[in-house]
Amino acid sequence: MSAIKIQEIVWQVVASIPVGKVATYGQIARQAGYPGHARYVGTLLSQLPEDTHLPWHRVVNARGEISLPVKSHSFNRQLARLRSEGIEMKGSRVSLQQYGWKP
DNA sequence: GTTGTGACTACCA
DNA sequence: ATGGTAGCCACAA
Repeated sequence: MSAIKIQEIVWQVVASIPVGKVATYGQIARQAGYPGHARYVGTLLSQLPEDTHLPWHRVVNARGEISLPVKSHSFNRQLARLRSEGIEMKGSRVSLQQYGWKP
């Protein structure tokens, strides 16, 4: 039996990303045990409340970019948080070296 | 049951 | 590098 839902596992994996590191949607899905569900990870993050404590800002797409409209409020907030955590950015893109995240 | 949507990804020109 | 396309799959109507 599996009372646990995908959504809860995804939340747990996102929460496990250490400060100063980032993970991709695909990595999150894979780590959660649901490869191929990258889109759903994005969907879940889009539905998080504003006051969540989940480090959703540490999730970027496979190119290392922030997957949000550049002009949006969320985009600016994610960029600011990544910088404040010491992530090196090239515009809206994360330097590829900070991908080494392992659970 | 079918259809449309999306904070994705890999592949190809 | 850049842009388009096809595959992907949970979810809501």
